[in-house]
Amino acid sequence: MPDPKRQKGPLTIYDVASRAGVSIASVSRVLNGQGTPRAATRERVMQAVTELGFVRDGAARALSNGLKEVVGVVFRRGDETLFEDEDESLLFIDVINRGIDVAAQRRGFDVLISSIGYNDENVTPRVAAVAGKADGLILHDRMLSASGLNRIAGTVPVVTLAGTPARGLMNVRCDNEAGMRALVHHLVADHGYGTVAYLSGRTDSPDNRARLKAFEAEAAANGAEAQAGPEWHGNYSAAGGARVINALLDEHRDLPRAIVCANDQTALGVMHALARRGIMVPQDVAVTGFDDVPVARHLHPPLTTIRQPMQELGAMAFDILYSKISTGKGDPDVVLPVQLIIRESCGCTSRVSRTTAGKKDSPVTAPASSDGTGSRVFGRRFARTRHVRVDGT
Amino acid sequence: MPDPKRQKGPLTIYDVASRAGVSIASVSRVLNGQGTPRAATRERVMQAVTELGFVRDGAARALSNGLKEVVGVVFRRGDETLFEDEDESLLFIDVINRGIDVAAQRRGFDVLISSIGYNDENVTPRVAAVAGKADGLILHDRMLSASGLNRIAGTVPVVTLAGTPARGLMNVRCDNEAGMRALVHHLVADHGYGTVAYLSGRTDSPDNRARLKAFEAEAAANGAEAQAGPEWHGNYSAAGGARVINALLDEHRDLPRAIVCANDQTALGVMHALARRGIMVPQDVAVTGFDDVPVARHLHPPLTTIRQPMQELGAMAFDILYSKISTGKGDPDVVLPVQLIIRESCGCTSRVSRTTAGKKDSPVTAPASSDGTGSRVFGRRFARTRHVRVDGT
DNA sequence: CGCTTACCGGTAAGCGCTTACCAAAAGAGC
DNA sequence: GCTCTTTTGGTAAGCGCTTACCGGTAAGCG
Repeated sequence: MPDPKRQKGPLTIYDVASRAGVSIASVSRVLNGQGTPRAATRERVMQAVTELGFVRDGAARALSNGLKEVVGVVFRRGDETLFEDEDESLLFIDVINRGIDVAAQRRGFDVLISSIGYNDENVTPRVAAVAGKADGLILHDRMLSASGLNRIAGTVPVVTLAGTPARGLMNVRCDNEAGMRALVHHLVADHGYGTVAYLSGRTDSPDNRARLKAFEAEAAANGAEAQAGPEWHGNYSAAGGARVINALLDEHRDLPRAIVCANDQTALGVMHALARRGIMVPQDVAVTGFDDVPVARHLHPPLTTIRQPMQELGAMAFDILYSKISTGKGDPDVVLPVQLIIRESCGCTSRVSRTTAGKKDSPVTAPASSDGTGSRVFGRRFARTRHVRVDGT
Repeated sequence: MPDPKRQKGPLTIYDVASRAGVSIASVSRVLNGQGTPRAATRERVMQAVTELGFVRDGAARALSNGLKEVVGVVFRRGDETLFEDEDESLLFIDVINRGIDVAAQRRGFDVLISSIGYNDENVTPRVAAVAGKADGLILHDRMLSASGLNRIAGTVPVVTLAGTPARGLMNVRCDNEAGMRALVHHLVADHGYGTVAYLSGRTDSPDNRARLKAFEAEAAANGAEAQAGPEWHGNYSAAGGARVINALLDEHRDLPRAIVCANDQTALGVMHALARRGIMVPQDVAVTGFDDVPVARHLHPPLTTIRQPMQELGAMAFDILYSKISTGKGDPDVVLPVQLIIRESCGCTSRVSRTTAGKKDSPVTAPASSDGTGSRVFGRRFARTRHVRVDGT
């Protein structure tokens, strides 16, 4: 309970010191655990702190210590239709951010979030403003041009997510290639589907390019016909997926036997559009996703997809950033393994017991791709081989 | 591109000044738009800034200005099983945070996020740490005891979300009462269901209590049998909803004609559990949600629910906080109106055209409850009367 | 060319905290 | 009671930036 008769201005350690009858040096020592203050001194300081409701000013601490204990995270918002249903895409980013946050907590850091609209022009100043308030930066997706990136990276350490490794920066990504290969292999080799299409994400996204490349390579390797022309260009959103399907059907085009979507959001829109037209999944067309967002398992049919360790991605990004901040060294290129999650939308039958909540979802580890770049693969906990696990729901 | 031959330490305005051949005062004037620097001066300063890749230190600015341009947001994470599928609940909070972020951007503020685990003990110090790094705080849910809240509120302005208004604090919430009334009225009066149950959220949540109370009142007012005993206690999660249904069915209990869930997550789990047991929604049992999370429309059947203007909730929270920070005055109790979204899970038939993406979802404005507390209702944009709107997907 | 009006440079104080320093005081041990 | 060891108080500098002040210099004008 704050003392009613306290002065007007904000509290400082001087107020605490005089209240406790000690010097500011002692207050600081107690608060920072430096030196070995006597128990009695500590007591009096702590009591004064609680009585006054004192909170140290972070800016002053940061200035004095040269450490803000803040990491900045910058990403792009869906689009500029601010308050419309902007449903899409936010799941993915938020899960990663949650991972960053959890890892940051462990080090006493907090996370400074800043989103930027897709049509926003002055990106660099905005990122710079965040950089000035943080000890390091984590950048989602492609936020900046290479030159803008370099400018910022000269100021604070920067980790990019799902980008391409660049000199002077650090990057964390998931093993898109291995995941896509495992997925296509399952569809073509296991199910025997002869035609597969890739419904793309935004075409300028590095993730999308990597997935497309692996898709085509694996389809070719297994002798399946691969479709991925401009008519299959989505944008990572459910609306984009639905639009592609509706356009194809409106033109009375034959659909391929399986549609590999660039992400789960897209698959969601695709399945919705197909259902409206009375096309059965997976009987008529199989559909797969990529990401394994939480709702993927709740769709009908439950979505076969690639699970990316999104929380771990965020946590790893923070950890290497922290390492860079505190020691000056940080791993410049980390690749995390992904997992094939077989549910029902690919054509597999459910292993769900009908009477009790129980076994479901078959995770299959995608073998890490050796891409010859010397990237390291972390996270053995994701390296489980084909077995059944208990589902949380 | 950073100059290679720059000194070791971080750049300061002194470096910029000497590079541009002007004084630090001029640099500061240019950077802050104070005074009226000559065009030539501005040019040279800006050029030096970009050449050097200079970024002003936020901590020093904050210390000098007494303004950090940061708002803190604190909330609780699902639970401490950090890297397990923590699916649930994160949607809701993240949408609100997005609203905060968007509103903050408009004022040049950034958002400092800090989550706290449910089993975390020392909450107050954690919140205090965030408070020290921010100009104001937005607290989700019930984060602190009244005394802890007061202690923090003595330091920085605080806005609580969906809590109960308290003196000295500001609060923003949605009109739970009106929403629940509209929902129950629709089920009982429009559909004629004689038995309805309320599958609760966490029982200590103010939102949950408000919804329960309105549920019982409206059911009674319309002569329906209301069930809401301990066997109907959920916890806002899909798993919780499924657990309740499974337990009831395992005991061979008759289900009510309609199940009103405390939130969409719960409804999701309920529908999933019912589907497993072969119970048809809405033919056998109607199910409704609360929140209108993005995926609600993609469920089968699409979920009838109450839309809370979650982004606006966040934006409003920021706006009153900003007002308090900058002017010292802020509205202490804001109530936002909600909207009944009729889809199919209540038993209504879809108005969806089968051949084109198009009209869907009937929003019906819930009349704002006059609760006699003098609270004001904002947001006329939600006050649309019954009509059909185009769905985004 | 002399005058008024910009604008600018240099300087200094101060934001709240940390930390080093040293002298002074309090405790411990005999 | 007298050393010998902690622990403390007072002081000061400094983190990087903003801003006020004011004498000086450059531009604008008649």
